[in-house]
Amino acid sequence: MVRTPLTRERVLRGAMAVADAGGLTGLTIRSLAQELGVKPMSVYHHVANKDEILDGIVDLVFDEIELPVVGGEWRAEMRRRALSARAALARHTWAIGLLESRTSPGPATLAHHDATLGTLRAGGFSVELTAHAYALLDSYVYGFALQEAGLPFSGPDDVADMAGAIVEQFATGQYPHLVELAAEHVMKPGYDFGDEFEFGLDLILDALAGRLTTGWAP
Amino acid sequence: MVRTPLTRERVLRGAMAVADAGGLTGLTIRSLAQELGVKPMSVYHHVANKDEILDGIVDLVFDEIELPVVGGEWRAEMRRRALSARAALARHTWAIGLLESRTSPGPATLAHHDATLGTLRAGGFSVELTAHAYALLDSYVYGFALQEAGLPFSGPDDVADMAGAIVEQFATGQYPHLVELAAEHVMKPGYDFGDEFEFGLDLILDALAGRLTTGWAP
DNA sequence: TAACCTGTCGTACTAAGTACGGCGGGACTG
DNA sequence: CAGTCCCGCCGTACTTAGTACGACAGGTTA
Repeated sequence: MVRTPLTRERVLRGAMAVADAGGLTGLTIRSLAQELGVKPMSVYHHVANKDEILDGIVDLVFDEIELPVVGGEWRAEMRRRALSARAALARHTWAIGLLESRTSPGPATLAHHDATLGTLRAGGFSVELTAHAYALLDSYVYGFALQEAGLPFSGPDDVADMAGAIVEQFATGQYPHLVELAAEHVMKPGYDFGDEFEFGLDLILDALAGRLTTGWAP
Repeated sequence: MVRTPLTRERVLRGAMAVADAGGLTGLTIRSLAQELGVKPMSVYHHVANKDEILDGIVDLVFDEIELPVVGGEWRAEMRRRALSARAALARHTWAIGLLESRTSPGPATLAHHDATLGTLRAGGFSVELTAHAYALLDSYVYGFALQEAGLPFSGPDDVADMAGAIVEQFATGQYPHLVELAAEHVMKPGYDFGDEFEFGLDLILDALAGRLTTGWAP
């Protein structure tokens, strides 16, 4: 087997692949080394430690998110960015938990933030409203991804099963509203939690547009 | 020393205290045992394993969130709940990362969800709109807490320092909009990222009220 | 050819989760 | 009141994971 020489790039790509396959707990130096066809200590010639790997793969995830076009129509750009971000975080759910603990953003992360801010500014948002809008949009995207990742199911089929279990388990009336939601909404054929995303996103974008045109001031 | 007998309750409270003090990585069976004045293996007579501890302390966090009053004015109740939830997650930032991986909700978590759903339903929301509103509100709260936890600073003072560092480091123009935001907004005296929370929250609540009164339909 | 550098690896130490079995003191029985 | 028993605590030790340290090989340069 011809062995491509190890590089920082290959280490990070490999780490991402291992995390995608086995989650964060499945990502160990040893499992990563195996993935790369190498012995554990070889990895350390390309990254300082595991933390650097974690920082690196978070940045790889940001690299997968479509950059908004500064100067484009802000609403469409923000919508596209949000959908892309949610998709990336859904592909790499392990990244969500890392967002909390990683405090040194990589170049892709910084570029992403910069393009987003720039798009809002070019769209007519004041500096202050830009800050508000950005915090709001990112909170929604991250939070939605977090909820999606935490759900004990992953597709429309599992959802119905889970909802059925809830209905049965709590039929006694301990959690009536939870049961109602499960029985009358979630178990309906075709329900997909992921569809909730666009409702909230459009609601937020509509409301931001309102704040923008009315020249909202603090 | 009179030693209160160990109980599951004391184990979980102790685990929460250790996590508050040293983060998730600081919470080990050994550190927990020391906190409790006990040897490591004693802990295992009250919980099956560490995962059960993690599930347990997440539920303790939910227990700290004020329950909305079913039948109360939905907007005020949702607002109070959101502020309370954000405060709880800010006190226990380690809980945010756990939300993603813990899939077995405890009683406090279930009660919390049920009361929230009930408040919306009693406030006139259809089952479907309730689902949308709930996903939206929770996403925002969790996401905001996630962002807050990920910030490399924790108070208004640190923020200005950090913003100053950004301005200096990227003065070359690589990330112009990031620099602009830092220089013209974040570094202003009195800025506190936490204040962004209420802007987004009220925007969302306003927009939900609009969807409610116009009898929004899918 | 000899010195050297770069990337790989073997070994081993430390920290952490936890299985297994011992043990002591209070409770319960006769 | 004594014997029995069980519950909760602990000592020991095995496993997995991060990573420090130094050896070694193969190509490169002087």
